[in-house]
Amino acid sequence: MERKNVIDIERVDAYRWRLKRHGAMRTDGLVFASAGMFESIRKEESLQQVANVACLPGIVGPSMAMPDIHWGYGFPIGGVAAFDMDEGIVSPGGVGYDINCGVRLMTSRLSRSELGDERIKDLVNTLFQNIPSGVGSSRKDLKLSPAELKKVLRDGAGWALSQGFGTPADLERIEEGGTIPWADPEKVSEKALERGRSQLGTLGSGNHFVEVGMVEEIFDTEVARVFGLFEGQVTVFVHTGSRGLGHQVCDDFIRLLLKSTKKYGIELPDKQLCCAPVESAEGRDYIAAMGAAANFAFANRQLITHWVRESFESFFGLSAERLGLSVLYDVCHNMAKIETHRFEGRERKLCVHRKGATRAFAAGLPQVPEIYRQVGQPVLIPGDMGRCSYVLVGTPGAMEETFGSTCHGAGRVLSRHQALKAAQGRSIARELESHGIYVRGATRATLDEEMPEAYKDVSDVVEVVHQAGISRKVARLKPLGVMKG
DNA sequence: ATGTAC
Repeated sequence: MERKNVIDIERVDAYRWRLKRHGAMRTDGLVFASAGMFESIRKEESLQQVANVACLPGIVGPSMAMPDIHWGYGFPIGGVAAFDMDEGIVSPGGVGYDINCGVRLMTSRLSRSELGDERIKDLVNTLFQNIPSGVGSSRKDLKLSPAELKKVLRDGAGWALSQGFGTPADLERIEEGGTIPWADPEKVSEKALERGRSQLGTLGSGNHFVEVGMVEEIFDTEVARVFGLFEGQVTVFVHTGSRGLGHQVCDDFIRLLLKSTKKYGIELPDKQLCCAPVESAEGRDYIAAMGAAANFAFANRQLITHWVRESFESFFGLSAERLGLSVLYDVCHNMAKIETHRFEGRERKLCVHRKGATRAFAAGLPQVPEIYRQVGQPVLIPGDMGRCSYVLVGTPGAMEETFGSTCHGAGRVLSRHQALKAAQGRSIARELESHGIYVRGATRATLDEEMPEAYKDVSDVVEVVHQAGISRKVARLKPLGVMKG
């Protein structure tokens, strides 16, 4: 007979739920959610995953989950966990298959009134022509030599710049400046390199997208001003990651770390949590390869930015200066990083895993670009294609409680399979068009799987992190036209 | 997320 662990849950306050340490757990679990959201979360497998992560060696602070939590490989998506450098581990399952999946937001000098309804369709179609999308998509015009690909893996968005794609101002507005310095392309397998070679500059599939939208409401005028946001402004979101290359890196290291888990005598409640000590040879190799895959993703978003700009310029017949498509910021959603945090009164160097979670550093920190340092790091939270998205800002609350982390999106409520079923006999594209949103997907199935009702309402998710003080609302954006991979 | 299992 299979028996599930009974998790002892305590409501801390309106937005926090503690999973009390028991059994093999080395620390508590902490879930950020409203009472309404927690009703469904408490029945999910993902809650057990929060408890499982708490069993890993060297965990510092609680095993955390953001309100967009849902089931993932080993670690929950929406999970945040920090580990001690000496006693702790690094785990590919704590990062996810799409290494440095992330989003970038561009702002423009265009206002909504300059973009008629009919033109949005044509604009999305133009983007579709210029940016390859879908599973296995590739760019015939950008097949890199093995040596050039290694430069991409070493320099990230910096490589894209060296090739004429973008400006120095872009780099400044990317997490880590668009280049993970500890990346080592030599730790990436031949198979991963081969998969990535023709995929740079492609969108991919699933929840990846390019979205033309507008700023609908400003909540914080001072921060919005620093971020360059104004009501009615046309914006562009780019959501993509490291494609087949990152997927292969994850696959390779799960295979390897399954062995090192045994080698280092680590006991796991779930094999999918396979890991290695942070400072072991295997752990270091994974971190170096993950960094290389992250750089591929940074370069990918930078190239797509370039083609978005080109598409806008040709479509509107306006100059780059007039369009003013500038990068507001670019965040990682799936990463593990070595960071120094103040914890229980002392500075500690930690390996912070964010899987479907966003770094949300507060004002004053050196990692926040100088242009934003007085207010804090921009936090970009895309919602589903039918509702809205948010720009938030990092807070001291996040530094104190979540190792400078917050949510990353809406979070699924329906599995892909369930969504396909729910979409039967309907046209998701037509339903969205009746709400004034033009969507075009690589396949019909993509739109069905990504239907708005497959996701939680991102406004509910954002409200939780705002009220809990681990980031603060700056603006809400509304989608106008979406290109789905 | 993903040459959606080699």
